[in-house]
Amino acid sequence: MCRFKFRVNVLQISVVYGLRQASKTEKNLKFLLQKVLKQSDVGSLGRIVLPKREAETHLPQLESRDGISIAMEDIGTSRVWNMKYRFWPNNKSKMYLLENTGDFVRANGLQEDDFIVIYADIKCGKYLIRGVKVRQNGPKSEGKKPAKKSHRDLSSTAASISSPVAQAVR
DNA sequence: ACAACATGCAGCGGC
DNA sequence: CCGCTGCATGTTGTA
Repeated sequence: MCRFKFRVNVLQISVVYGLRQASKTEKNLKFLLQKVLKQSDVGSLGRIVLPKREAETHLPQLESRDGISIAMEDIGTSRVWNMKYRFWPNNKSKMYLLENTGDFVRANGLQEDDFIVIYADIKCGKYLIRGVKVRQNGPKSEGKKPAKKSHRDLSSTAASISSPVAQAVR
């Protein structure tokens, strides 16, 4: 039961944002996971490494390393990308990844240090993905969220939303 | 010491 | 020959 660590950071603000938006549209979005993108995630490989624990907890169980195909609706553009969720064997463990992410990354102009958030639409049983840019000094600040790369200095704020998943699930 | 993960890179297939 | 696929290896953070 101690499997949940309180990995609190500012990026979770996006969860609240997502839920508000969900209320407005009467769609129920459940936060699944997020990933700060590395160079290898936004490069030409077109694949994004997903955090293991969150993936195993919130995404479908994978029977084989070939994984499954997942339709991901881009929250920003409403476009739907057909991605693949799979894993690789790695040491005695597994590495989880999302493939065919190249178009999504390019369409959103995502770069290193930007991040993605993945939600599940409870109502439709769909998956949704959102790319969030974190430009602090880009040519044009296109950041959708004012979230900056802070450390863990929002403990008090975070405390009030300490369990976004629990809130999302009700 | 161990687990997660960012990236290197070999092998293979398409051009 | 070049790019992609799939794993291996090095690095970094956690216990």
